[in-house]
Order: sequence, then C-alpha cells, then structure tokens
Amino acid sequence: MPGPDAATPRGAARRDALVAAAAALLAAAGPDAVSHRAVARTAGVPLAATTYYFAGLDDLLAAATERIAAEELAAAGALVHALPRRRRSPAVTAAALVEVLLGRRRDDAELLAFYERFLATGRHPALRPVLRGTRDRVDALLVDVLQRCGRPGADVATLVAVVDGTILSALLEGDGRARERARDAVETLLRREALLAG
Amino acid sequence: MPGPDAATPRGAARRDALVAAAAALLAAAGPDAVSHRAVARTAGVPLAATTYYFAGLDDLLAAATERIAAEELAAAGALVHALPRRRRSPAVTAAALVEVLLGRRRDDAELLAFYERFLATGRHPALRPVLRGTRDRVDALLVDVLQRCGRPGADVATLVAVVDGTILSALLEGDGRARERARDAVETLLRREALLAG
DNA sequence: ATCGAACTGGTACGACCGTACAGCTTGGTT
DNA sequence: AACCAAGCTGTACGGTCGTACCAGTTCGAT
Repeated sequence: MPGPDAATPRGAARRDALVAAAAALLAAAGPDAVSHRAVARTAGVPLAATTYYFAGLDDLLAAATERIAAEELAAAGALVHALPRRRRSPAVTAAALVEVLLGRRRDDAELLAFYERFLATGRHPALRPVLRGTRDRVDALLVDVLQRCGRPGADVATLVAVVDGTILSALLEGDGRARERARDAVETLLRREALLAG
Repeated sequence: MPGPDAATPRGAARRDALVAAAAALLAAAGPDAVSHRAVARTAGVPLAATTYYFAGLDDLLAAATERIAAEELAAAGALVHALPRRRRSPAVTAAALVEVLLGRRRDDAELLAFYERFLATGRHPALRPVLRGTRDRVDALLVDVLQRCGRPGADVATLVAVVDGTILSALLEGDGRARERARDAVETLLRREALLAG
C-alpha cells in the first residue's frame, strides 16, 4: 500500500477530479449511482485510479458527501451573511429558510438525490457523521436566518422537519412543485407562530 | 406469454407466496433487497417462477407494495375504528397519530425501509400511484383520529410532514429513538394548535 | 387416451458490480 | 547512466443482477 494521500501534484489533481465526479453523480442521481466505474468514466480516469486513491467505495462516497457539504455550507453561509437584519414577512422568511436548507436544488430529481443521501446513511455508516455535522451547521445558519428576519422565537427543528416531510410527500406526488410546497408549509407555520407570540 | 394471472389454485398460491416474500423483504430491508433471486429464495420457489408470474421486477415490487399497503390500512383502520370518541391530551393524541401513521414499525431498520419506499417512487414510477393512494387513505384515517380525540381543527398535512421530517432526522441521528421523537414533535405541535384554538 | 394450456424449473446470457494484483511508467537520487 | 521506489493502470476474478429460453410435467377438458 504505497500512498493514497496524493503526494504528487498530479495525484492531488486526480484525487480531486475523482471526488468532484463522485459528488456530481451523487447530487444528480443519488448514492446508488456512485460506482467505481461510473466515477472513473465521469472523471475521465482509468477504473483502477478509483481503488488507488480510495480504500473502498464508502471512502469515495464519504469524500463526495463532504465535498457537497462544504460547497453547500459555503453557499448557505454567504447567503445568510448577506441577509440584512430586518423584520420580514412569513412568506419572505419562509423563502429564505428554504433557500438555505435546500440550496439551489429545484427540480424533483435533485431533491430526490438530496434526501436519498439521508436514508443512505442507514446502509453506509461512514456517511452518518458527515451528514450529521452538516445538518447541525445548517441548523445554526437557520437560527441566524430567523433572527435576521425578526423571528427569534421560532423552533428550527420543527421548521426543518416540516420542510423535509413536505418535500417527501411532494416527491411522492410527483408534480414538480416540491420546493414551493415546502415554502408554503413553512410560511403557514411561521404565521401561526407569530399569532402565538404576538 | 401464457397467463401470469394464476388460473390454477396452485398457481394462485404460488403467486401469493411470491408477493408475501417480496413484501417481507421490502418491509425489512427496503426496495433494493427485492430481487428475483432473493424473493424466490425467501418464498422457497425456483428463480424462474418469479419471471413466470410477474412481467418484471417493477411488477413484483408494485404487488409487494400493494400487499403492505393493504395490511397496513386494515390494521390502521381497525385501530381507528376501536378508538372511542373522547377528548384526549396532546400526548395521547400524538401517540395515536403516530401509531396509525407508522403502524407497528418501531426500530430504525423498519422505519428506514418504510421511508425508502417513498423515495423509491422516484426510480420506480409503478409504485407511485399505490403509495399515493395509501397516503390519501391514511390521511383520511388521521382526520378521523383527530376528530375522535376532540381536535377537529388540526392540520393533518402539517402533522404528517412533521412526523416524516422528524423520523428522517432521527434516522440520521442513529439512536433508536426515531419514533418517540416523532411523537414528541407531534405533541408539541398539537399543544400549540390548542393554544391557538382555545 | 389424447391434446393443449398452465405451470415448473434448470440453465444460460450479458451486464454491472467491488476489488485485487501484476506489471508498466515515471521521476528523482545516487 | 543506473537504479529503485512510488505512481499508475489494464485486466481479471468472483459475485449478483434482470431476464430469456426450453425441455419437462401436470391436469382438466374433450
């Protein structure tokens, strides 16, 4: 076992290309689409490179998950940071929440792949800590969003659960309206919370 | 193509055994565990029987999903029907809701398989109408449950979404407490709705 | 008794999978 | 120039998969 740590610049670039390819597959078609061969083909490298740089498929999957998480956290963080502190309507607040939680995933296929990753945790334990950490950080960002929208009291856990659950049902429904359904559900909940608080 | 409609009693029994085996696999280990070979092995019939009675794997999967849906609806319906009409606390109401929604699935593996079926809809379109119909009927049962618990105003869609979303997060968490977390979340929401209504 | 349809089941094909490994190339050191 | 470890890759092994095929068997209707 020489060194799968990419000691060479070329090696590092290759490893990076593999992770990027795996991340693209994972985001577009879910965990089942991430195979050694598919990743190698997508990255334009020979099959054996995948086993050279990664101990096993789970390692590759974990690296891809981390990559996606990093990108997603960076984007979400920038979004939140750019959000001026000002009281906002339930509708606008809901839209901001969904934006931070789901990123730029809009169509059903992307959202499907997004949630498949969560359930894949059950079959690939290596993914669990990565996704759990990401979730925690996103939750923290959401707390910030609510504060910046003048709604510090709202329960983030419930709001996140409502988004997840609504998307799940909407994916079952099959029209492409999952995201806006989630936004509407959050808006309704926020309106109710406001009634309670006010 | 002779007749996969099981014209003979023995044939019908065999077809039934196959569906039962597929349903068991589906409920225990998710859609990916339902393969021709696994079903045949579980049912104790030769491999070729699976292709004789079912046009393809999707047909088998759809039949298994229907079987599970029928059993689950029967059990949930009996549960609701046996529920006396009387005002109940948020905690008891939440427990009843979760019982009807999740059935007897308690540990994480069963719940994982339960929700994997929903997402499998994205890859196996044949499952969509079956699961959608089941969801609608369960929703109707939940409306009944809420009425029988003296809480007619509660929003079923939101409550279901909260259960689904909470379970999803809890599965990511990985302790075995998914179900009780969902119950707690529903209880909290019911309590809040009661505040609004009262 | 015979015939044809329903049914049975052993087997095979081609595809994809994760992974291992033996041998090639490469680049830096002596 | 010689060398050697590290980097790299073609290829193959053993497995599971969906599906097709076809020679056999059963069995009720004629």
